[in-house]
Amino acid sequence: MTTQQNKTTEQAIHIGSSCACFAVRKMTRAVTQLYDHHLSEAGLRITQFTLMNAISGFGQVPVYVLAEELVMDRTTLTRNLKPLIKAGLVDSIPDEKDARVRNLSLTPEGAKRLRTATPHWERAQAEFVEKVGEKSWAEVSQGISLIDRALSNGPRPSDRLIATG
Amino acid sequence: MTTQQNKTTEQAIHIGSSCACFAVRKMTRAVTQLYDHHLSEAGLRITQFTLMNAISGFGQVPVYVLAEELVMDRTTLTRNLKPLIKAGLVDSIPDEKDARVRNLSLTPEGAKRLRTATPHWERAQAEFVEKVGEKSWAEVSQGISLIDRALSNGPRPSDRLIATG
DNA sequence: CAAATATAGATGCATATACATTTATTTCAA
DNA sequence: TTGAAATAAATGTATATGCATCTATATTTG
Repeated sequence: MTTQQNKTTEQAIHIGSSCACFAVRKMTRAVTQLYDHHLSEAGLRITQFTLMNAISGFGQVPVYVLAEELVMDRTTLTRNLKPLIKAGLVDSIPDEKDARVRNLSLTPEGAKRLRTATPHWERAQAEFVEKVGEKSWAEVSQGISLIDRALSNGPRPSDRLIATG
Repeated sequence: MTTQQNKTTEQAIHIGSSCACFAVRKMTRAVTQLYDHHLSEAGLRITQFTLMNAISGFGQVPVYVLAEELVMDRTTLTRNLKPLIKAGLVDSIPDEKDARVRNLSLTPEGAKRLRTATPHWERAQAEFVEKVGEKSWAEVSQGISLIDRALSNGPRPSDRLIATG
């Protein structure tokens, strides 16, 4: 049994160091914390900043479109929106044409908060790029795009826009 | 105000496509789903598989050591262990020397489940590497290691081991 | 047009994540 | 040796994530 036990242990260690999912999750924890620490000064998390920034970019956008754009489960998006709506930063208004749809937009207070938070995001991004190195990040960033394309089941809306242009 | 509005919108779009944290979080969602879909056949999630695999590698390990090893907040680890302990896959035994410490180990059932799940992990990993490309993943993997080192506040235990050898 | 199907959003459930704090214990220093 | 400081784990609180399912509405089909 000793041999069997040793083999199992070695296999375990091997998986730990090679598992792609563990690697990306671990990295994401570290990156998220860096951004969250900066944005906490503005009372937002990076996930919330991302959401508000995307909504701001659209001006007005249905939940399902935003979910597609962010490659996020619709139900996840619904939940993530809840604290922002409750805090009065985001409005969720029923669509006039389609009663199933709700359109999201920033409230004036939401737009203000986004402006206040942006310098903190910039500092987080700057610290990240400074620590990792601009060149290294550019390479990893390309790799991430590649992974996104490899794992998605078809072109995203944004990709279509680019492909069309 | 129209000019101001347009400027804000363009800035919003720019942040969305360049934010390192959004990029890594989006990728992690996709990768996690791939692994989770495979491992669901064994009744585990990739996070649980990772935990059990690490515990198996140690044989017996205190919570705080495992947290360091996985670069995970101790409280996060405590919570993630709860369903595994409840399911009888992991044992949490008080240390004999230090009453504050709890040592984790796989139960026989846990070891069995880990063995059952491993082929599913292998299929997930194989599908990932096949889709992304072995060479591309090797490059991204190096980049991830680089980011880990850049964001950590010092060498991890495993790094020390390698550096010593 | 009415029934079947599809879509948008919300909810129930379960887990993942981390900060602030609490509790128990150990270590260290006066 | 005792009292302060440090450490390990757990808990309170809040958000992040996604599957299965439900409800309401819209679209398609017979």
